[in-house]
Amino acid sequence: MQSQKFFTCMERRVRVRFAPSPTGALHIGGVRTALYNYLFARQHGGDMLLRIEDTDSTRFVPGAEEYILEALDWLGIGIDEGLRQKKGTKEIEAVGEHGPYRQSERREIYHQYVKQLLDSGHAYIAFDTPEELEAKRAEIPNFQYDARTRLQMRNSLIMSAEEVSELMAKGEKYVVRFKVEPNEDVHVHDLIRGEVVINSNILDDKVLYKSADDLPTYHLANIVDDHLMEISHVIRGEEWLPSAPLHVLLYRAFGWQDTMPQFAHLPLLLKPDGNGKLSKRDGDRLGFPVFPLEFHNQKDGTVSSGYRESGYLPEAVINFLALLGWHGSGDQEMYTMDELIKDFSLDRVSRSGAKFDYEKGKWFNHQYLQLRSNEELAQMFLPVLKEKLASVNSPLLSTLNAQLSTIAKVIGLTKDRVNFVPELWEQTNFFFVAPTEYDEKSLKKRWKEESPRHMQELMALLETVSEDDWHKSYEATDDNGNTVIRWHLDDVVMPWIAAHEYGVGLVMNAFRICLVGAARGPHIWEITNILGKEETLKRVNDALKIIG
RNA sequence: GGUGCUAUCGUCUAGUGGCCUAGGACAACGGCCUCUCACGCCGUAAACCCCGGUUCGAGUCCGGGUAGCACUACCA
Repeated sequence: MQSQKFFTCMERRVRVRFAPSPTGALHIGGVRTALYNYLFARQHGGDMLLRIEDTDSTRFVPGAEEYILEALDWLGIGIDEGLRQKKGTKEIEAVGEHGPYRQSERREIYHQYVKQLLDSGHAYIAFDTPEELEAKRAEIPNFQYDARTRLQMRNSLIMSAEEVSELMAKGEKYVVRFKVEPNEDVHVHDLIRGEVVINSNILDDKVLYKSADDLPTYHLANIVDDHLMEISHVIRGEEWLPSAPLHVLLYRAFGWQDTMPQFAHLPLLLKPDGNGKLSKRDGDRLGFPVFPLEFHNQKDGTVSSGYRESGYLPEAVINFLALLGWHGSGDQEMYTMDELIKDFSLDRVSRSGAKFDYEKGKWFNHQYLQLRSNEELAQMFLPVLKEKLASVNSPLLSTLNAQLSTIAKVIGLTKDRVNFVPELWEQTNFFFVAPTEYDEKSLKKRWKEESPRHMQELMALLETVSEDDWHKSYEATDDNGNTVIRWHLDDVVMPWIAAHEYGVGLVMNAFRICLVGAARGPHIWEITNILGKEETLKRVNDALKIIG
């Protein structure tokens, strides 16, 4: 067992976390990070935590937290500890012994650790205002607040204790900065990239805490929480790799190096065209969602499209995302969540960024759509259908719920040609609404001079078929010995065509145009079967009047 | 500018020194099936960033270039 082997070498329970900021909709790259964390946790029988990192009060967006939890729930990424949706509801619950799980609710906890760092001399208080820092940066190219410059700044390193407490008593805003010791090679062992070494000279004295809003910054809160929550592995995006040495230094300053989590930095999701990180704008520009669910941003009033609303199935999104930057142990491409959990391994995560290939996502959705039952798809299609029928004032609208089995049947005939549920409309509309226009291209190619006469004769012939026989079909064997469905109408129409030497293609395509309005769609007898005798004959009649 | 990471078909990737005449999937193209459009099936085209080195042998190891990306905030 892989998990056993893992435990014997680590001797530590696997606990991972997904820790998003509630600054807007959850980006699809974030979803992948959450997924990999989840897969890793499940594979090792460990815990998946969800923590909200809301230490930047200015960037908070209402509804973002609910959005994140709903998105994970929709995708089937389960949360064991921390914040999650109460089963079957949208209500948020906090579970676990390590709470609170919102950083804004952990202020007192951080106070204690800020003090520890101050007391041990690993941090100091700085009074430089944002304006002063800006001026400094303008004045000195590549200015960095570090060992070389900190003694020229306004901080507790150069002030007396009285001076510092006086300023603080006056209510002057300050920050606490981490005191990075210069010229030390910091080693970070990354599970995906191996050993990464960075010299501490390039690190600046990062702000750990700001008195203005009485909150820590990401770096401090992250390390404290991961430690307190007993996180064993930090699996996060590659954008964090440059600050990983700082985090290592923080663990050391706290004296927590023995229980420091292992790091794994995931490659980034890149734009499909050109270069750079995938962004919200790319989705708008190229016409595909970059968010799991549609999001109405209450802060700036924007609406972003989502995978769910675009007709994606969650299992398709999961499968697609899983394979963007990771590959299985073999050539398998279709993976259920359980199979992913079994086969997942950090060893097989790529090191280079992956361009977001939307076309492949469509293909995955097509595959999973075929796996869903017609009845299920009918339920999903119903809202789309209602909207479409309402727009043409169809009398069918009122009886739609009663027609569910027919809708399912229609979907069964057409689902193999769509990638998304809403596309079903273009493939099935003629079942619900009789054509009023006839596709020009089809007419030019398939509607010949003799077609009206053929249709007249065909109508007369079909008129003789009983209502019962109209819908009859049976199994037959074709020339190659395969079992095929043969319709009663075949036995009526084919001999007639043969006797008059009209040509099967000519007659059938003209017939199809009358029923569908174009040269497309499923097998013709499947169509007549669903339309019924009366509607079929009516459509031919109407067509003759219009295109005659 | 500095630091780090990365580098195989258009895209996602397999490849851990000889199984590589570089494999799979998406997309593209062609064919088959067929009353149509699709689906499906079969097939075609398509890549080791460059230069050195190590080695009997390099896509694979090493060095140097080059390119791309990320980071460089009192944002995460």
